[in-house]
Amino acid sequence: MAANSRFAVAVHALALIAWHEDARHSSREIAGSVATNPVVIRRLLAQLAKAGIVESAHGAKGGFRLARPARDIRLHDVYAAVEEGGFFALPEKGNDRCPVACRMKEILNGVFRRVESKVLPELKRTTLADVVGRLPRSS
Amino acid sequence: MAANSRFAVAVHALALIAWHEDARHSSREIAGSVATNPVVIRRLLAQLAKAGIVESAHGAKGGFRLARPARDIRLHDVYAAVEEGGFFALPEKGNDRCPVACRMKEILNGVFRRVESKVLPELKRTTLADVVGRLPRSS
DNA sequence: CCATATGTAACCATTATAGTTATATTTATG
DNA sequence: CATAAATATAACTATAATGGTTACATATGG
Repeated sequence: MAANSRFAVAVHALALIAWHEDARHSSREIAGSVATNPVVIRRLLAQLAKAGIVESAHGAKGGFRLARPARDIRLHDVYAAVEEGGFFALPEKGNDRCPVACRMKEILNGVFRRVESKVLPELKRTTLADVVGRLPRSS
Repeated sequence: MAANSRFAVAVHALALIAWHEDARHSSREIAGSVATNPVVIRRLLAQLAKAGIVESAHGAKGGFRLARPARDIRLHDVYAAVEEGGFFALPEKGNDRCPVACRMKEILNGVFRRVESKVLPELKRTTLADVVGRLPRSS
């Protein structure tokens, strides 16, 4: 699969779980929809569980379900849970003896902060319920 | 260096060029400031040249300079020139026989489009001149 | 002619991610 | 209690993107 589809896969998995909010869903079932391996799903959902977005249960009839209503799960929560850094990479080295390089890190940080300040509200405004609302009825 | 610092390095290189807008700048000089290899700079600036942002000259006294004033180079132009895709990865496969998977691509596309519609104006508003304006005077 | 550039191909190293296999553990149920 | 079904997780491989390096063809000013 393409690199860095973690956020997309996480939303897909959560949408599938929320689609039948009552039942538990196994990693095998979710992997079947996403077309990947169950371990990949478990790894991803482990991060979402750590963030309090889903709950898991061992054993027969186990699986995953939402830890709270879909209406209360913002895409921003999901993004923060599965993607480490921001939208841009900063980690420039730079030559400390160059007056331009010395300031670039700070300048770029400012640019990136301003961009993210536009992105985050949009991801906070959209919830998992909004996503599920665009799916066909679940039966 | 960190993965995907292309945009940051491109802005750094352009700022250095714009700092002394009159002279040409060699990939060796720019690489010295960014702390990387000249070939990496030439590869990146080749993309910016293709986008009409810089011009290059072969031979002695050759090197790079801006193709137009820094005021007219928007960070969005730079981003578009050096970063292929958008901010998120989409390319999910998905099981075609799952009604959720079938809709996810379209739904995620909508989410991503809305997020980008917030980001792009910010990157269009900021120019290379704004970046250079935060550097110390060039002599 | 020669020093100094870019343009680019070719290759290696590194890193991140996905995919896979295997195993320990947990749990519902007959 | 035995069994089937599930998560948790470690360990490994595969793949892809990126950066770094070397090498060489080409162009140009002096």
